[in-house]
Amino acid sequence: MSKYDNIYAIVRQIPKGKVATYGQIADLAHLYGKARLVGYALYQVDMSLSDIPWHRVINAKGEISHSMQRNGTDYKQRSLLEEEGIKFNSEGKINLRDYRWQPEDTE
DNA sequence: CGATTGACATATC
DNA sequence: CGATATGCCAATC
Repeated sequence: MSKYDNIYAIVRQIPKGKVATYGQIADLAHLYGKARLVGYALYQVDMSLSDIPWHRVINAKGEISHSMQRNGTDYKQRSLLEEEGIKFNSEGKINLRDYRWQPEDTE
């Protein structure tokens, strides 16, 4: 079992049509303040597995993080999210206010 | 093994 | 709001 296993588990638990931020995942994975690890973990998962809805994980700005390494795969993420029913505003950002995943549904 | 970088976040200016 | 700075940790060079 790897340290990232909990991260994978959490990401997998994100319901369809919802999104979570790296900070949120990090928090749930007991890695508060280490959001970078979440992104790093997902980065590898994407390369290795395909069972993780990595596309439902975005940054705190409600935007999709770009990366030269992905070299264009970022648009694919947006397409997947749109298929989930998530809408983007004019700036290509997501309304975290409505789409933000609430694990405990307590808010 | 030291240095650099990277899907981030939060605070400050 | 954007640019800059710092923390945090792992992988890659």
